[in-house]
Amino acid sequence: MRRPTLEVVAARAGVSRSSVSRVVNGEATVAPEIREVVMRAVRELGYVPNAAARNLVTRRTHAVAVVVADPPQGVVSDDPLFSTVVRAVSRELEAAGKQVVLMLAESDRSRARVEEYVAGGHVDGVMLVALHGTDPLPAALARTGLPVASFNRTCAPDVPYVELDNAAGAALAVRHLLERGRRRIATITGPLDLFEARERLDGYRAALRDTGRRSIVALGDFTRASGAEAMRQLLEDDPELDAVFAANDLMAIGALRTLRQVGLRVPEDVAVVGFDDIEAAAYTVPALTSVRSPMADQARATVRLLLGLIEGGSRDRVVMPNALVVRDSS
Amino acid sequence: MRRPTLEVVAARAGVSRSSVSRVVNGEATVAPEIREVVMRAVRELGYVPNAAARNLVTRRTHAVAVVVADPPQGVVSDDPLFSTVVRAVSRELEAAGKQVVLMLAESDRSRARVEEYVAGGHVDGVMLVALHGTDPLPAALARTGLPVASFNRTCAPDVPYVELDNAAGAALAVRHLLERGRRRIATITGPLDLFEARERLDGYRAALRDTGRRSIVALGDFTRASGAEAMRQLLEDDPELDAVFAANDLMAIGALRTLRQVGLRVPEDVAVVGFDDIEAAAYTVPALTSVRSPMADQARATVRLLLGLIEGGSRDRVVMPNALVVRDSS
DNA sequence: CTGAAAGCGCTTACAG
DNA sequence: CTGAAAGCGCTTACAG
Repeated sequence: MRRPTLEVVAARAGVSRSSVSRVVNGEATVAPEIREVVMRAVRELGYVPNAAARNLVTRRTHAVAVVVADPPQGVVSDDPLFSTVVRAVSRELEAAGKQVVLMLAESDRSRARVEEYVAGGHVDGVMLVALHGTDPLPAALARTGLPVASFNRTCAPDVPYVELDNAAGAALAVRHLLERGRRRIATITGPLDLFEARERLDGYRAALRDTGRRSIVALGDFTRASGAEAMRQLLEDDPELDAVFAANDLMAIGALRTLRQVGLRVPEDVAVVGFDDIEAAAYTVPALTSVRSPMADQARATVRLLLGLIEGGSRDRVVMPNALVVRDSS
Repeated sequence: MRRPTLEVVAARAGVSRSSVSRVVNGEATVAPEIREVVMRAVRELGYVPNAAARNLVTRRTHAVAVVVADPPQGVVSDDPLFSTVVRAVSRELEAAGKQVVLMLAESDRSRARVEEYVAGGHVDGVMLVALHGTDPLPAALARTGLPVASFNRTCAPDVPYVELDNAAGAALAVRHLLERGRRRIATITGPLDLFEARERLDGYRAALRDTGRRSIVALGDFTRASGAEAMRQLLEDDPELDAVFAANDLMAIGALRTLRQVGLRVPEDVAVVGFDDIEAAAYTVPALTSVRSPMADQARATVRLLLGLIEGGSRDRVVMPNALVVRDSS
C-alpha cells in the first residue's frame, strides 16, 4: 500500500500539484476555497509529504546530527550526564523543529560513517559531544562546510563551542576545602586527554598554588572504579591527607567507597568534593558536596549556538558559570 | 561550495552516470578499468552520494527511529537505563548499517511529530522504548505500515516486543527474602500504568501468596524521591516490617536513605532488594541486592527483532530471563 | 559490460 | 492567485 503522493492529492482536489504544495507548506497566497478543498483531500487520503523528495529540492533536512564521540572506554556514554545532555539537546532541537539523529562515534569505522553521513547531506548541522582534546573529528566535520558546534571544548580552530568554566569550578571546590580548614588536599583527575579533565586539574593546582600548598594528584578516568582505585593510591602516597577533590561525582563516589572500606570517616577524617552535581550526589553516604555544572543550560546554549550557525549567525564561544552545592561530605 | 554530483564525477571520469552509480554501489558488473577511473574521480572530487536523491528512488533510508516515549515525569529518560539502552541499541543498529534517529515523545505535540516523521518515509523501521501500557503511539505507528518493534511490552496487538520476565524477577527477590527468614516483606511499586511496574507487583504478590503472607504495598514512580517517600509511608503503615522489595534500584536507593534517616539498620532491621542492577547498586551503603535484568541483551534482542521485521521476518515475542545479584543489603 | 532515458515525489521560478 | 514545466541527484530497467 503505497502512500499517496502530491499528484494523487491534486487529482482528488481537482487542482494543480503546485497548489497542493503551497497549501501543505502553508503559503499565504492561496485562495480560501482552494485551501479548503486541498485540506480535505489531504485529510481523506492521509497524505504526508515524502521527506526525501522534499529534501532533495530544498536542500534542507530539518535534522541535526548529535555526535557523541566517546573515548574507547565509554566514559561519557556510561555517565549519568549522557542522558541529561541527550535529553536537553533533544528537547531544545525539537522545539526548534529539528530532528535529532543520534550518532555514537566510537571506533574508527563508526567515525568514518559519521563523516560520510554528514557529508551525504542527511543533516543541516552537527552538534558534537564529549571529545578528546585531540580528536580529529571536529576538524573533519568542519571541512564538510556544514555548521558544527561543540558541547565542549575542541581543538579545531573553526568549531565554536560552549564549555563550563572548569578551572573556576575546581578552584571553587578547593577554596571551599581550605575554608573548612583542610591542609592536605588531594585531587583525582579525569582522563587527561579531555579538556575538562585538564582544566579541572589546572583549577585545582592554581587554587592551591595561591596558598603555597602542594598538589597531591592521582589519575582517574571519570569512572567510579577509577575513583576508588585512585583514592587507595592517594592514601598510600599520603596517609595524612584530609581532603580530596574528585574531578567528577562518579569518581567521588568511588572514593567514598574506598574511604569507608579502610575505615576513614567522611568528612571528619577526609572531606570529599565532586564535580557535576549529578542526581546521585544527593544520595551518597554522606551526601556529596559537588560543583554544580548546569548541564541542561550548557546543552541549551550549544543548541542555540548551532541553530544560530545554521541560520548563518556568528560563531561565538560561550562559557558557562559554576556554583558549589555544599552537602555533608565536606 | 556545492558538493559534486554523480554528473560531475561521470564527466571527470569520461563515463556515463550509470557506470559511476554502479561503481559507487559496488555492483559486480563493471569493467576493472572503468572502476579504476571512476574511483579516482570520486576520490579527487571528494564525492559523496546525496542521501535524499538516493532515498527518493530506492525508498530505503537505512535509518531507524528509536522513539523514547517517556511518561510526563520523565521516569525513563532520567533513568540510568536510558543511557544503557540507547547505547546498546545504537551500537547494534550501527553494526547493521542503520542510522539511529532518536526521538523523544513526551508532549502530544512531539508525539504527533513522531507519527508524521515516520509516515514521511524518513526511516525504515521504528523501535519503541518505555511505553505506558495504554499508550496509543504503538498502534498509531503500526498503522503506517512500517516495521515496528518495542523494547518493552505494549498493548498494541500487532507490535511485537521484547520484555523481561518481570514477574519471575520479582518472585525471585521475594523468595530470597523469605529464605533469609524475613516475615513481613513490603514492596514499593513503580507507576502502575507501566506494564513492568504491574508485572513486578504481580510477581511480588504471587510469591507471597504461595506462603500465605500478606502484601504490604506502597506506590512509587520509579524515582529516588518516590522511593524515599514510599519507604516512610511503609514504616508508618507497618513499623514491624523487616524487608522491602523495590520495583527498581532508584527507588531502593531512596528507601535506603529513609531507613538511614530513621535510624534503622540495613540489613539487620530491614532487608532491601531492588530491581535492574544498575551500576550504582554496587555503590550504595550497604551495597544493594538487586534483580539483574540484562538490559543490553534486551536491547540487542529488540534490534534483532526489528531488523528481522525490516527484512520481512516473523513477529515473535521474546522474553528475557532474570537473575538475582545478592549483596549486603539483604 | 555500458549508456540513454525514464522516473522517484517534491518545490519553485515563470507566465498568465 | 494558479498552473505547466523544469529540475533537485540519484537508480534502474531496457537496449545494445
